[in-house]
Amino acid sequence: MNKELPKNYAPSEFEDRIYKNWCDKGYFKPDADKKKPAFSIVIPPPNVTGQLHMGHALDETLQDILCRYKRMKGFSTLWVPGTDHAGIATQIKVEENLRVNENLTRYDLGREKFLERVWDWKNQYGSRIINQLKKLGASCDWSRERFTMDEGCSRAVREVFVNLYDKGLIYRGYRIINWCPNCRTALSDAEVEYAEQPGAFWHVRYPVKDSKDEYVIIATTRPETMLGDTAVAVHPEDERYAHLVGKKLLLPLVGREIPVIADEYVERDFGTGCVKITPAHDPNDFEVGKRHNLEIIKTFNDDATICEQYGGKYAGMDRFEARKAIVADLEAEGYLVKTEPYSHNVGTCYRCKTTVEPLTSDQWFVKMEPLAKPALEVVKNGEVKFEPERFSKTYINWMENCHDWCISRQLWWGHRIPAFYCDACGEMTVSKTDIDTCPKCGAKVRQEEDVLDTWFSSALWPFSTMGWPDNTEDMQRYYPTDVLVTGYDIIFFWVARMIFSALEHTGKKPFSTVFIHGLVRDAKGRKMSKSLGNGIDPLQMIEQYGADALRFALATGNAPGNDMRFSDEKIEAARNFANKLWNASRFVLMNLDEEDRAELPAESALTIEDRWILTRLAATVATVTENMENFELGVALGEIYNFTWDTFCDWYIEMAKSRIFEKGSEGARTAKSVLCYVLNAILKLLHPFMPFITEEIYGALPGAGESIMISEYPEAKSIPVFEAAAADIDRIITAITAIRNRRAEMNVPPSKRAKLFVVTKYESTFKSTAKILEKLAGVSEVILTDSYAGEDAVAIATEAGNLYIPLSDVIDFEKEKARLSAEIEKNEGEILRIEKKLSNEGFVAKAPAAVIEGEKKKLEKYLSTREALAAAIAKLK
RNA sequence: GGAAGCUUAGCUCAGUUGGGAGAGCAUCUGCCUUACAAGCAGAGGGUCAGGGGUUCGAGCCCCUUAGCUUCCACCA
Repeated sequence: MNKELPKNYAPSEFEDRIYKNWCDKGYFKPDADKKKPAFSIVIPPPNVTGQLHMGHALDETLQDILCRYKRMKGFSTLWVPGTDHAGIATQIKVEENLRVNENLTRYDLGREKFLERVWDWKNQYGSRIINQLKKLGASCDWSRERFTMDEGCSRAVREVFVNLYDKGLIYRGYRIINWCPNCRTALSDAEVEYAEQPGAFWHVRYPVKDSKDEYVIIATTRPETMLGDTAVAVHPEDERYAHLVGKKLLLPLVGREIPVIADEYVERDFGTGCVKITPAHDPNDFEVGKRHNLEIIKTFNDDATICEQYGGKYAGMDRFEARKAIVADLEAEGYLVKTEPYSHNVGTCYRCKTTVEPLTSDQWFVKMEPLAKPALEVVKNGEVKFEPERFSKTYINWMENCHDWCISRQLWWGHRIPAFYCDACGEMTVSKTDIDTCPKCGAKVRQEEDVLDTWFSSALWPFSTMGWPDNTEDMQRYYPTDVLVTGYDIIFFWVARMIFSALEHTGKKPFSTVFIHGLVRDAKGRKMSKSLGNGIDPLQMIEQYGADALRFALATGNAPGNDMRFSDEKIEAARNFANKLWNASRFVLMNLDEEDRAELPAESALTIEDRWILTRLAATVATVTENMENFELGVALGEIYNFTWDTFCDWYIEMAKSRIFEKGSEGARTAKSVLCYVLNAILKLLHPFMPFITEEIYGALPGAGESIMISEYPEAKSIPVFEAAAADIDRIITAITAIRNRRAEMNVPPSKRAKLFVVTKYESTFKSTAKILEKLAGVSEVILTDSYAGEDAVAIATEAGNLYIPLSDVIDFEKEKARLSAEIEKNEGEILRIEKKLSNEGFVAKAPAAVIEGEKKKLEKYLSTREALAAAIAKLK
């Protein structure tokens, strides 16, 4: 006997076992066969100490679908897994842990000891998210697992840093940057998030020096920065203040003299038309300051308290305390003119949400302009394609407007910048390897304290994981990679930086396609977040419904690039589908005898319904394949779902029953073979989406290979197609549906039977179909006829006896005629359009011959279709 | 200020060169019919946000109005 499936679909019973088997067999490793085309993806590395959330689950599911599909399609497929050291995020976590458990700060431990702790932490939690990925079914090549701070990646980072430095594309400078006072580090522009916050607009009087009662009024949202004011600016053409330009003002509370300057930056109509200039703490003011050679007075410490040197009585206060105190003093001393409520955008740290403080500081930068140019080019010319296409606009817009990238972070966890300072001679050396002594004077050197932005190493991921800078086999075979799958939220952080880094260092694009997906939101459409407590744990979903159901729920029902809502209903529907497939397979398997095979029987043995299901299967395979190639994964899955549930389960299996139950007959053998064949194809189509259940069922099918993972994807071409027979069954289905409706309307009990007249050319193969109809439509007698003429009728048995329904109710002649006429009309429209096109001299002159040939062929097709339709209408009469 | 997206059934959403308005869930009606009640067979329910245009034909293309969402920039 054949293997039987357990009665209940219980994914937890087999998912782990199957996954382990895949690993043991080495299926996740790319096929070494050099003749096979290559396909590769690198995983967006999750934070090494993170936990799997729905966003990851979606991202990894999509990648796994692509990889499994390509693998079955005969590609030597490599999916490189790995994790990111996630500088700030990880350091914050470890620091927090240190504070809670030992009441220590990282400074208490010192750099070395602290880093030991982080590594401990990484070793303790680093495999957690990897194991969670495995639960999901991810078919990554785990033997190639990487970490952004492992030896190879670190080497790539140094190589890149030194290369860029040598080319003058990395520089160190005293600039205004975004500073997070909580993380105590600089941030790049991309790492600052803006949020509207209520605030106030304070109007403050700045007296003119050597004048009794002349003054200007400036309006500010940040009075605490006035300690660092070094000028007040007005617009050069503002007549109100023209006479003051060049004069001095007395800075209230401080008493320092500051000049009035004229600069185009000032908007005359905004506020009072006078702006206080604080070059140390505002990006625009910094630029103004540069133009006017203003002094930069930095009044904040690293933790955003007021500094000793310029703070006066406010020294040591937190910036918000200081704001209150300064406003109070301004008011007390009569400088405050008025206070207006005002709402404005405030920048916050993307990691800790603390309000970012712009301040001047010595930092390292990457010069963007020369890097951006080629990176724009490859997207504009289509070498790198975004999917959906609209995201290329997002990318281009950012790339065209980005500022230099601040890459230094005042953290300890990360790639330490490979710059070495010699205090003896003042020389700075940038080196790929650690050095102890100054190459110039031989004195001891000290390494730069700062580390690199996490995204600096992530930017190299597609090639650092392949072994770059060495020209490894992986580099040759799998680089550039094919697809990058990620959310639209990190296009700037990551995608953009990978593209320009790859072009600069490898001379090649990092990937051909960027496949963008949206965010997974909760059932109410809110972002899932820890603070809201509305996160849905994918692992719990896997436990409850199975990984396949989770994957199905994530892959279906959403247009690419759009956000999706995740709800219980969605995953339940997915689980129900798995259950349906499970039961259908169970039915097929429980009726099989040992000699049954999944090979198709001879064509002559196929009945009309066999021909129908095969024809439908061929169409499904074609559509699914096309959509898979176009990244329309949800559409592809929808097709498989409909085919499996509606076409296969609800109709074909029901139709096949009458034959199957005639045990041992030729018809039964044929039916079972076709059932197996179609089920086999369904499993393969579905495998990329639902790998576990398909593997489990596949293993029970007769003649199955050792794993569905290494089986061949179905080819539409190899499935026989019988359009005429398929059309007949479609018609019969229409009839059956109509009869069912009629019976329901008339409350006919199931025991009562009806007669049905069926029009078909396939009398001989239709004999068995008559039995189907008995069951499906309560028909007792099927009369075959070859035309619509005569007394065709459907008989419904009622209590009172047989009730005849004209066949026109089932196959509505008028409706049919109308449908055909509409079809003709449509055809004529197309014919008109093409004829117009072909008679257009401009078109004929310009269009390539092939295009014109194609149009002519189309025209012929439409013309012949029109004839056929006209004939069909004539037949109806 | 710039850009993108969304508006289709009660809810959540699909709808791929312009031609049939769809799915899941919910609701209602019948069914334990020997794979499946996580199921089967049916039913109801939509001026495809409003308006205009192109077309033989528009949910889809163009213009426009309104509402919502998001991203970027940022006037202190």
